[in-house]
Amino acid sequence: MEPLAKGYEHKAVEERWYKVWREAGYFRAADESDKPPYCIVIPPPNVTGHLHMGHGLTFAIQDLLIRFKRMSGFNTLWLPGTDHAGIATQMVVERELQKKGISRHDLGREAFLAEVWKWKDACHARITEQMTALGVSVDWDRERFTLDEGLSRAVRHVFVRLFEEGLIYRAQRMVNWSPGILTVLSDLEVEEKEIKSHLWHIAYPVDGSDERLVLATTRPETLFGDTAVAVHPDDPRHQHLIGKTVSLPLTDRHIPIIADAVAVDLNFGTGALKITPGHDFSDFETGLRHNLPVITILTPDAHLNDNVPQAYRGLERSAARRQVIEDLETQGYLVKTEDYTHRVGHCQRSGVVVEPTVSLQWYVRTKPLAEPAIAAVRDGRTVFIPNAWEKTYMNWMENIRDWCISRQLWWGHQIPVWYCTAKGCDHMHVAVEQPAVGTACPKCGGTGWKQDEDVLDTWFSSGLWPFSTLGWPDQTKALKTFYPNTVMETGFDIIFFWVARMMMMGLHFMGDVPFKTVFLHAMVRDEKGLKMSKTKGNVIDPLEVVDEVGADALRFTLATMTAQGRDIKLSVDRLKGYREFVNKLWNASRFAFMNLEDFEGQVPEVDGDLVIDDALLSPADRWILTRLHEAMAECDKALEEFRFNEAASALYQFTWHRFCDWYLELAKGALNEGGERRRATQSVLVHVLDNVLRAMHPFMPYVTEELWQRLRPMLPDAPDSIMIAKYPKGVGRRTFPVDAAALDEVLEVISAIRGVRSQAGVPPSERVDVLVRPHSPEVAAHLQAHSDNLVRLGRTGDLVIDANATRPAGAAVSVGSSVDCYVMIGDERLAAEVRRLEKEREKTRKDLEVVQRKLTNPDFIARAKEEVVEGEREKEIDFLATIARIDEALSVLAS
RNA sequence: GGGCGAAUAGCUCAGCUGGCAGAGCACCGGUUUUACACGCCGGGGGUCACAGGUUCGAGCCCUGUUUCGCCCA
Repeated sequence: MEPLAKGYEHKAVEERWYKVWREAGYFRAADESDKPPYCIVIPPPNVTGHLHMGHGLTFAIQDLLIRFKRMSGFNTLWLPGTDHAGIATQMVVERELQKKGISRHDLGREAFLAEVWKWKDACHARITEQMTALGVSVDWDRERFTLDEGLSRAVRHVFVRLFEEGLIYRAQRMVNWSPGILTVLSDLEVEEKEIKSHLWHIAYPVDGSDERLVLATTRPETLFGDTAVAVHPDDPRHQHLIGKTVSLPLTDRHIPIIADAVAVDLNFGTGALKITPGHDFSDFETGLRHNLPVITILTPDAHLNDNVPQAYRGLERSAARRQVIEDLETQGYLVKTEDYTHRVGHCQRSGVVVEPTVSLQWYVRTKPLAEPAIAAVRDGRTVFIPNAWEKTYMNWMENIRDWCISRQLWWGHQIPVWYCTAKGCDHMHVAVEQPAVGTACPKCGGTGWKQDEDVLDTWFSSGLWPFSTLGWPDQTKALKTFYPNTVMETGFDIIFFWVARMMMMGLHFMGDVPFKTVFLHAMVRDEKGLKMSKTKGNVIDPLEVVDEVGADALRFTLATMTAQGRDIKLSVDRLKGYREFVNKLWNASRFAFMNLEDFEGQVPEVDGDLVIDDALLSPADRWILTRLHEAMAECDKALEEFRFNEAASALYQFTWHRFCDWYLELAKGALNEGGERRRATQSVLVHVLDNVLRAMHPFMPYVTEELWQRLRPMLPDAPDSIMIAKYPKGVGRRTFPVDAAALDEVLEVISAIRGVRSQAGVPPSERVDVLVRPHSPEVAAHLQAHSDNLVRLGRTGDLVIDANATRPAGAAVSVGSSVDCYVMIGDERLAAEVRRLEKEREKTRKDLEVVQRKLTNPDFIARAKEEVVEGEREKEIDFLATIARIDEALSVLAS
């Protein structure tokens, strides 16, 4: 076998494996299986978007779960797909066409949609490539797109059924209109932003008197749509005006002064309010209460229309505002202008200020759908992780408002409603398929039909994703096996948009929750905690990262940073740090392979345990096997509980600080011994490395596969790929806790010797003699068994272990709990030694103080748990002895 | 205005049921010891935001305060 390269080169390795895995069919799920099902449907990325770090995170976590579960014996389905993203995609394509001076209306609906499909195909190819680079083990054969024929059919079925059940209706209402993209939006697509503006005080002359009623408004330009002025019924300032009329400035209209306790806040502004039912949500409500006419004064693209005086027609709304203010001022109606900051709704996609407008739209009646969705979470049929999000979900669900689902777009699912075209007939045909030619209108007998021009909100189809992707409305085997899905893994920012709606739709149409667990990951930010954005230029592109440090390093980094409930602040330094970890793993393996060249056959394993004559297992072997299985158990448990960072950290600590720092160093001695000891050590190396690689595989699929393939010939019953090998569980494995603890003592002595050397300034190249005084015969035996390691790793000259040793002249002293070490550093270095000892004494004295404070407290003795008190007593004895020995050493040094 | 969350080393953050404050990075000193300088060895660094309370014992539980972030109106 070719020796491994000196350092890990991710590019060469990553290129190789994805294709192998995919072609071998490892990504595929079975429709039916004896294995328990485990299913995640991917949160479908916008088909026109590029993948950002948020996708990197979501895919890293999902692939981690899927690979973990696949290796743990589940029939795993990770179903990929993309979302047509109505508004976003249509905007992008329109913008592209704009560059060529073409509008979508120039092309017409059909030709425009053909353009979008072309665009979609190109983007889709790029997304696929990006996902592949990250190493995602999705079942590509089942890939879906929200506009696929099957999914479209599901959407139509859902629409028709909800309509028939009275849960979808059409109504004339105040809606959020985006003049930027010329469609209505749902409440969720409107983003409130603080805007520094003004409060204009305008005087409306009261008819039949000299009085003027002053009101305050943030939107003077909508004055042309005013149909009343409201005051508070209990306001003494205005009571006498109620029922009179005012003349509306800049117009020749007269409008009533009404009293309304709901709309008017006595303490706000002047206590008087202009009522514009055509362009304000609360005014619309007020209008309904008082039967006021609704005047629309704006065109769809927010220019003043023909319902305003001639002079103002055609002005864009902000120009109109300036003009109105100017005219009010010159004509003496403007009383004052105050600075005022208020919140204004903006279109999430186009960024323009949303225009409240009255219009006829389709709605979903949400209350009846929300109730089961609330109950399901309350009963724990669906669980949120981190749990705190449950409150957010509940709060929204309990205060849910009807959902406006029609959009004035072309790209999307056209609403399956056909209107009778006969004049004066208002019949609607609501059906999954369009009416056949010649179908007569049951109301008027006409045979002309025209489909509703609008499409449905993208989230309407996304809400069906957990079952529409599995074939619904057909009762497929896949649907039976994988619904409910096991986990929904996504960002908290789409709890309302998506999670909530999947819950409602899933419960309504499938009669069961769409998924058992919702895991919500944090937002990825830059290293300063700022949101990544193109305009800020702080975007870390996942693909560039993959190129630079490798997919494995990126994925491991993300996993270590997913502590529950916190934002992820990602920095290039972090990524590089974990690239070094990948390299460390590579080099540890490289060392192992260099020492396995003469290894023949396979390691003896039974049920995951290494089976070797115990006599051949050295204390170091027992130690590493014990720590290994502890780490495996910890990792497995953490993954089960979605504590990815803890799982990653358990593996990191074990691999670097147990296996590399200690075991490999200890193994060097044993490997050099040759014979049975060498053979046993080789077996342990293979066994540990195999476990580590398998445990690490879901985090870093590429490097682990590359290394594991080289290990595979030495493993009994190894499958063809690490992807389908068993995930190490740790529990039930054979461990040696007593031996492991004994070796920890030895390691402590090595560290003590190194510490003394380093602080006394002994260069690493200089070997110094060491005399060790063990405090017990057991410790003496352990040390004796490891004297070669003590010599090698402590870089000592002569090493003597003697229970009766006393400090020789010229020796530094390290006082430990199980041994005292005398390190022959020479007289000239003893000054440094005195300082070191004094520091150590001070530290121990402080520890002692804390312990004694507890032990002299009678309440502590009386009330604390017995084992705690006992522990403190032992510590006291220990500390006292340590101080005594340091004092002894210090007094000798002083003389 | 209502709700939620956060505050721990220079930075970014862990710290599960209360029992000796941790990691990674950064920093300082030493070092090419035959897997790795993307390395190795050693070291310094903390009023756990503040004020009370519960407890034998609080980073952790309770109350209040301050600052910051997010969501909703």
